[in-house]
Amino acid sequence: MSGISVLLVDDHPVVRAGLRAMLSDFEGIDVIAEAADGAAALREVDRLRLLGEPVDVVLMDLQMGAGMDGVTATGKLRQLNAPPPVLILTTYDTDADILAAVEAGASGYMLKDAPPEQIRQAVLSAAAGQTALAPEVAARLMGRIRNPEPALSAREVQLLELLAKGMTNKGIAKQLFISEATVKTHLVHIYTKLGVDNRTAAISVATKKRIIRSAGG
Amino acid sequence: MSGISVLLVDDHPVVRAGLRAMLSDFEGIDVIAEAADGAAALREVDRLRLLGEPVDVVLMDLQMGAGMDGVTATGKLRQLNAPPPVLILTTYDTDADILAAVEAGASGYMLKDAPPEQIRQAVLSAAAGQTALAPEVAARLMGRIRNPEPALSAREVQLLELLAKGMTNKGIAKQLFISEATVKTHLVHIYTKLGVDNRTAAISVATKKRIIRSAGG
DNA sequence: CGCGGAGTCAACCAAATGGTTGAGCAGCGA
DNA sequence: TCGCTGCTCAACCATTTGGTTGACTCCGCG
Repeated sequence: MSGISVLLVDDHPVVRAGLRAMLSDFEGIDVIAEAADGAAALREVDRLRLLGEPVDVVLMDLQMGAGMDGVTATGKLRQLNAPPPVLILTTYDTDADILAAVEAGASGYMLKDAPPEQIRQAVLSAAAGQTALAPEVAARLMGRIRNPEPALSAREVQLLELLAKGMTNKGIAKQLFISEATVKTHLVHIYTKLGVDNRTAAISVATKKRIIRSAGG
Repeated sequence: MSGISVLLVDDHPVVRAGLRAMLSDFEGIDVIAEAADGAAALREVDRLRLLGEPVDVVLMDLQMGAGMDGVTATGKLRQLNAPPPVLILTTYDTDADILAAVEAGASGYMLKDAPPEQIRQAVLSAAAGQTALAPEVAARLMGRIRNPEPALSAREVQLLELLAKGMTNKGIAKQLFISEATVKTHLVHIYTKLGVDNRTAAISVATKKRIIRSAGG
């Protein structure tokens, strides 16, 4: 009752158990429920509200094997009224992941290899309505702002991701509900910003700069 | 003393805590040490032997952020005399990962999203000197034997690597001292074997199958 | 020795991609 | 309100890539 109530969302039982064990060591933080994917998370938030035990913070993974992914779930959660803050806890710190999460309305972004104390602080911040970024993530965002060179727009990063999956211009156009012409326009901008002149080189540079994740993960 | 002594090797504190919590629920299994990467694992095994508390089973992740990766560590462990069985516990079940682990001498391969009971059984099997494969992994191996994929030749892999760097056919031709025509011939073979029809998709698939390393490394 | 696979190359055509110019629209901050 | 930026689209052309066919060499294996 007195503590911050947390809902864990991760498809790995091992990770859920780890977070539960880790957070249970801290005063004032109570893990009151778990969910294995985004859809289950939405159900849990709903169920707990009806029980009069609303969730204070949702701790959410991004990559969710089979079910609804973390970004989608975050977006849907934020559409509730008085939505709980969503703290992303994931493995990767690429621009694509970070931007997508922030855009969806996440109030924090932490990495799984973070020390327990850092995760605790992030949960407290989120519960207090503040944002909490892992130092690595914060550094990336700062660099993004400071750096006059790259600064790809969110839309461009989105295209880059589809590019890296091996999709053709036509496929990308269809997927994003825009014309091939627009896809080409975006690509030209991407090439210019990355200093390359074809799609494979763009993928290579973007992967190296951790703007996107490689296919392997 | 009565239980099976386990060494956890994983670079994520969260996962180590989860495994520790999960395994501590089981009778007869004792987590006696942890390591954050392969090199630390080797040191731990050594140290515990000197203390007269040898490790019965090593529970090892494959992807280890910075330090020595799991395959390498497994190989080195197997070179000890009376080596402890190594049970791989990882996120991905790609052919390349599985084959590399088995080749390195792992005595089991489990996935992190496995239910606790399955992990327990695997630890017991490994301790008893038997092999333990997750059902998904076993299925993959069976399928592979029944339906072997055409292997890429060394030359084709070499091309693939240059492809992934973003080079054009002309550039690749120059680099390898062959004609563009030859490059195209190789590419067609690569596409056929990978089941794709353009270079970016080839890179995507090859990265996913770990035939090549992604640019990010 | 002959067979087959791997690697090399050429010629040709279809399709995708790259590059350029120009332009309309929405949102945002000065 | 104006100007800027980002997103959208079109038309056009050059270049690259994809796909096919056929052919030559080298090399290991039965």
